[in-house]
Amino acid sequence: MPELPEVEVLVRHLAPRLRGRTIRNAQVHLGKVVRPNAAAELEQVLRGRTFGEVRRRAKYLLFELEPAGRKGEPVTVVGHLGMTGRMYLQPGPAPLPKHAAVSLDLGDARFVFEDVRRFGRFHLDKTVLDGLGPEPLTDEFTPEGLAGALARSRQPVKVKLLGQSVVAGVGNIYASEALFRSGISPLLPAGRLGQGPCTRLREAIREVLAEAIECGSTLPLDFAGGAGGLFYYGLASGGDSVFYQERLRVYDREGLPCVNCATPVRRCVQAARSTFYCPRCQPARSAR
DNA sequence: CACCATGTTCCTTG
DNA sequence: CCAAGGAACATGGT
Repeated sequence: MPELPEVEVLVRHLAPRLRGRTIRNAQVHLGKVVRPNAAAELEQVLRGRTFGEVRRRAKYLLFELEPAGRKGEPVTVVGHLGMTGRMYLQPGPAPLPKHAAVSLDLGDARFVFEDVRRFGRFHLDKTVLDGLGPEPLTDEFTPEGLAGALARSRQPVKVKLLGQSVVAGVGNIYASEALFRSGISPLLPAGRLGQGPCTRLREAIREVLAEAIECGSTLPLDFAGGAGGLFYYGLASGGDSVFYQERLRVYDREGLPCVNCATPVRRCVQAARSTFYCPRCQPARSAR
């Protein structure tokens, strides 16, 4: 369920529910997700700790945990949902889901991280945050900075955006959406974007992400339920799909008319990921 | 069986 | 050292 907006909405949901609660017991069910740290070690470090702030950086969730006793330092658990991860609180007696990766006993409730595809993470290694670019919704993300980061790259601009070093948190869906809104071809070499297009692209990235967060925040969420597909095409149900269709203008619309000019939307593959774009609204020669 | 899927990391090559 | 390309990871849906 990732991409920055989904993670942001999840963090806002979890932060007030976790703050101040103590971990009575921690269990790692899928050792792979804790990576550099042994499962037993993580379980031991977490036991007895109390949740402090829960924050987001790019698509990562950061859980600050106060030490159990008076001695010891706070630690930060770095979580990532990968492609299919979910995190939520469930009533204590509820059964663990089939693909539970980590569960934390909080007394009258349980924090669960489940992940069918096991691409997600839950560990103490903060080095994964090292190469990340600026947060797109802060003032650190400037038009000039974006232009500078794209300059001298011959990689297609869409591939460059997915790299996380130019700007953090833009995933496959919103990369296509932002390029569409700014009228820039995803195939264009990044270094060929002038300051004008970079400024438009920055605005579009911020708009697309902010709208998605807004959308998610205004809907009742049920992270403990079965179908938490709030943000995803084909998974949205009932009233959700109305929001969804209005928000995504090109993603997964291959062959359907462009919402601006009715030209059929095209799909191509870049860096082994699907890209969607309108060949007319996003001309390959949009250098200026 | 084939192909597709919201993401990151590691390895190779230039 | 860096940029870029591709495979790998693992499972489920259509």
